[in-house]
Amino acid sequence: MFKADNQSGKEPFTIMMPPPNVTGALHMGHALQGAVQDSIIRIKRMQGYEALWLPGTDHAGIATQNVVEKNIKKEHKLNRHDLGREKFVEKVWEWKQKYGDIITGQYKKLGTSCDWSRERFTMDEGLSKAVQETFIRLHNEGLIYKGNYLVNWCPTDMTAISDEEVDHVERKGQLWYVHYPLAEVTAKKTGQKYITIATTRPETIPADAAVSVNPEDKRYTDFIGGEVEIPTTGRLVPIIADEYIKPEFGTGALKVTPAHDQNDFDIGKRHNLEVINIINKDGTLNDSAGAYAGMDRFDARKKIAEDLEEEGLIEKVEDYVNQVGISGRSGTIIEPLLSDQWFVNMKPLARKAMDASKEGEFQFFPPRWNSEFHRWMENIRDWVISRQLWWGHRIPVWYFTKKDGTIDTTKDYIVSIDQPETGMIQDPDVLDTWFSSWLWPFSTLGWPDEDAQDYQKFYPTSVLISGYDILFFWISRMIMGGLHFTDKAPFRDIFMTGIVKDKIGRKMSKSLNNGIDPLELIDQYGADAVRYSLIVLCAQGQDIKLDPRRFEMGRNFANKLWNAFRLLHMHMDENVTYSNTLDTDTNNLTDRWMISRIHQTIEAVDEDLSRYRLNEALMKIYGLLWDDYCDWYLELIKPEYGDTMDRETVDRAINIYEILLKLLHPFMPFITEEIWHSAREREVSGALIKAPWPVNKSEDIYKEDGRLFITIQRMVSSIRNIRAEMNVPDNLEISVLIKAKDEVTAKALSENHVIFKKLLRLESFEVSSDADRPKGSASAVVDGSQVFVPLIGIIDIDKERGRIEAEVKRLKGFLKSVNAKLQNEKFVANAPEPVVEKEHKKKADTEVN
RNA sequence: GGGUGAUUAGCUCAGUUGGUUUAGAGCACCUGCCUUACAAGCAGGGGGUCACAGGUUCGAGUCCUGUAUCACCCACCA
Repeated sequence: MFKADNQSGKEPFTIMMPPPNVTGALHMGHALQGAVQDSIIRIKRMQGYEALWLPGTDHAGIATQNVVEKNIKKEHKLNRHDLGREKFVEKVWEWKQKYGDIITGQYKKLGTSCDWSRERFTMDEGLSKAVQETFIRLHNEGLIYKGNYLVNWCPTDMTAISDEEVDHVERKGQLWYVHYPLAEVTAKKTGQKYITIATTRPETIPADAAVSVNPEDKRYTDFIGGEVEIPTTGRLVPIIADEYIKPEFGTGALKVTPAHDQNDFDIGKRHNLEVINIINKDGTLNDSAGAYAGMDRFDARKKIAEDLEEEGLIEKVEDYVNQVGISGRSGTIIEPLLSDQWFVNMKPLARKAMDASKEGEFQFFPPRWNSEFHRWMENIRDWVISRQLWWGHRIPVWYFTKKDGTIDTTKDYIVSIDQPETGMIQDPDVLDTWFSSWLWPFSTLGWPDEDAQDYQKFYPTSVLISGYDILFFWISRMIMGGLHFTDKAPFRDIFMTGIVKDKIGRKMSKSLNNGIDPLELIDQYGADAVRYSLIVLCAQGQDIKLDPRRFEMGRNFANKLWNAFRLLHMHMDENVTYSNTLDTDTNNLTDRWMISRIHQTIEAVDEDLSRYRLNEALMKIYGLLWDDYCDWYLELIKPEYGDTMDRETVDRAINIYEILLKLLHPFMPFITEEIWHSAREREVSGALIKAPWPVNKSEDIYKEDGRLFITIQRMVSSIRNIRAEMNVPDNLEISVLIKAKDEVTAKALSENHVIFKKLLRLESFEVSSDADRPKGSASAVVDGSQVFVPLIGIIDIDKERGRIEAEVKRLKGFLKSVNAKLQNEKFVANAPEPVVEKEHKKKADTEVN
């Protein structure tokens, strides 16, 4: 049904679904973005584009590996090492086959019209080929390199992670002030016995390579060049000067630990310091930590602090709150650890992205993200792409081995997809998940085969819809990757949605247990209602604080839509073939008004949609259906008690209704399609999903009639108001006399007296341009005309006086502001003509008495 | 430390390049209605000095500056 044709002559419109993790279940963010994407793709399909919405899933390296590992531990009491790499990866694939469809199945419940025949997975054959190809290309271009650097190491997942995957959180800790005894010569020179440093991480003391002070710091001038003895090991290290040190912090002296801190690593490089690694990959201390070897890093912290205390080396301990990096995945505190990793040099890629952004090759909606993106590109750092995992794309790099089977480090590696020579072994690491995701917009279409028909037809894609939370992980990398590998921005527009939060504004998360399951909502309210509410709530990338009660709005609206159809259906005759197009040539004021309202709305809706203001568009359609069509149009054409609607009326009403169905279909596909087929006999090819989007053909059609009808609406409302305010009994018929502002109006109102009679319980209805106010009547002013309702014997004079006084006060205030404007010469001189004209009209309509 | 967003009715929020009545919606509230499409509804109503202080303009919820509060993002302060 939704299969896109890469051979069609239609202009393509493409959306790539951000691939959810195979491990995942549909959450509110997916539901929101799914609803938005589906609405857009359905609109484009109706507008005649060759619309492709390509779905898929992401292998999600760490996340999936963790889930499967937990699973085999629970079921078989085994860890992945017990199974071995090959067996384990097999298990993950099994798991993927078994559970990978869950989330796509959930997407289907939302009513998403993806092209499931093109569903992709980030580790399927084609995408793997693209990944290997890009690795090799980047390597050949010198943009991928291997290096031994400090990386963010997660001791739980036992892998390096990228800077973007590290979250910074405030943690309470302590700041220990530790005495470092001075070497004899230095002690003599300075007249001091020790130098005091402040540290939050005493467990790294055995890895200290120096103590550093600021060269400008007078307190320590004599210390520079001296030596100091490291507590716990007694090793002697130099006292150096470096401008990085801030004299005002702590004691102004810093312990330098190049192996376990990024800044210290940099200082170490500048001063050629020894790098002493004392922490293992699992977070325990190694043999270089001496007596503390084998202890966990946090136990060691405690123990070393105690030992220092015992030795009398602690001057004081302060409570201290600092930022620590934790793994976004496991929550474990990150350990900066020295290791061999693969990196991508991002600066050249970012350069291209910034240039393309300046050229306007792609646009963010809302636009503020353009500058956010730019800022990010300017500060880009190299990307650690290797992960010490088993689940993912293997790195296409091969090493020569020595006789014992270990890597021969004296020989260079070879970059290749297949084993270049027998005996060579492949790099054990896999690539970061995002290294496949960043190719998603084109790898899914057959790239690197640039002649692939899908790639030719559907690339570059039209719009990307995503939450801003993955702007830096994914979106910016897709832009860089797209520009680098295909020379094109992978999408023209980027619509950033907000993040769905809970009722009180917290992110939905498993740990808080504040998530709302979209499937439960769908069961409770229906998919259309959920979609409706999500889209109405989704305003211009603003976060959504979600109260489940908001879905009642959608449910009630779907209900209204259904009930409106029931009314028409009651009056439809099975034996009659109704026309299939709306004949706009009509003399009936109500029809003319409704037609003009529809065209106004279509115009406004198209405008809103072109800027991704789906919420505005949908609210306008809501008002059109509920307020205009149901509350006025249907009420007016509805026949009296036992009567039936004449054929012509039904014909027109059903045709108007079907325009509303078309406008609503992209947002509420289920109910609209169902009613569409209940309304008439239709072929499958005549499904609403394939119907053409309504076109706003005639600007300002029946504009004057529309205005007249609105005046009548106001008159009806003010008469109803009088009835209510004056407590006129419901069954009492009243008379209405209208003193129209001029002859033309009088004639027009008089011609449409049936509208008044239909909507008001009237005994008599009179209009003239020169009537007198009847005695004992309530009155109202509407658009320059006066409405009188004689209520002798019923009217409460005091109440009516109060009502009128309030009204007069309101009108006078209004008139005053209008007059102020019109008497202001500058206003008349500067304001555009239509604005001044409007003020004149306001004045004319207000001044009656 | 840098940046972004938010602050509008009791609540949750819309409000487009400044100018259709003196700011809207849904929910909640008040009054009257089980009127054969719909009580998940109909009709009527109350409720806001648009966070605060200045400024620009004929005209500011909307643009500018500053302040306050909240939220988020980025950053190497031991």
